[in-house]
Amino acid sequence: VSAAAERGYRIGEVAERAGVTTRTIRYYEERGLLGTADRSKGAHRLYTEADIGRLVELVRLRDLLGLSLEDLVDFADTGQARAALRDQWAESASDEERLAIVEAAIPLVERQIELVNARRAKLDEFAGELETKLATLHERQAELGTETA
Amino acid sequence: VSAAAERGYRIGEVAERAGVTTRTIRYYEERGLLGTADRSKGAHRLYTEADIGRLVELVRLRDLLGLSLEDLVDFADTGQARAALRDQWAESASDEERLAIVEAAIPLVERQIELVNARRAKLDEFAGELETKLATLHERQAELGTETA
DNA sequence: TTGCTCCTCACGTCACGTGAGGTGGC
DNA sequence: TTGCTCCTCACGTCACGTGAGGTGGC
Repeated sequence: VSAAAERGYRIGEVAERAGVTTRTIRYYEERGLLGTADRSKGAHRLYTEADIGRLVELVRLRDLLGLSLEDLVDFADTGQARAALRDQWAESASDEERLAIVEAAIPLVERQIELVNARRAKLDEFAGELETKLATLHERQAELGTETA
Repeated sequence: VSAAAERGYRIGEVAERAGVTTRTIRYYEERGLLGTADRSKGAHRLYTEADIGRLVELVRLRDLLGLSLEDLVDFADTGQARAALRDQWAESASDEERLAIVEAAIPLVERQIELVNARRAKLDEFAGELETKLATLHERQAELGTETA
């Protein structure tokens, strides 16, 4: 962790690490998905490791599950809960507060798992059909090849 | 197969069966992904079963793999080759032509399989991480629960 | 003939992309 | 001080959504 990291990551580095553009980050902030990054007005945005983790998670849900930004807002609560978990775990929270955070996060993670599994089932089905198609094509190739050869 | 099916399917039925809107179908036609449906100018579009199969395939590639319409154009050749396969197999083609169609389709199907498998690998990884997260949350819940109970 | 579905513009929207012109930080 | 990266508009684009007003087919 460099001295720069101590002050926070700049938007360009965050974008690169998350595999998005700076425009995307600013747009997500605009839409309330990332929260206003730490900064004095008009100055450069600065991000923490937790912010990056949150963004990476959003991008994954977007790309792998095809969720809209509106959909992501729902799951953003998970990220927020877990960001709070990471950031404030050792700090101000009481055990009751910590338990509440954990118990709020569990059903959201479970929902994510269900969505991912539904996607996997569809992809498995698609993969199976493609393999069948390929086998059929190879059969026909063999038939025609022997006839014309 | 009804009498209506003999004359061809209308755009509304095609849209419903493919899980898209009529606007999407017209837009794909506009962008050259579906070919101009059989019809006299300005009249109603009519589609065949092969047209529907092709559209369903495009929608799947779009939704499950997140491909842009520009990406889909590349794979559209696959669909065209296989549509030709289905439509013209018993008709005018010679064995040489049939073999050429089959051998052109094979590498495209193989590319689709690769893309689907890459997606599956990413989803599997994501699923694994989510399960780990859930397990961690359950552990913390147990720790905090016993302390506060 | 009456509905229902279809037709073609054409403007709106979502999720950014892409400069234009200007300012901040190592 | 010089670059490089950042900043805020603001218009453009992709993939459609959504009416407006009109016509075709069972």
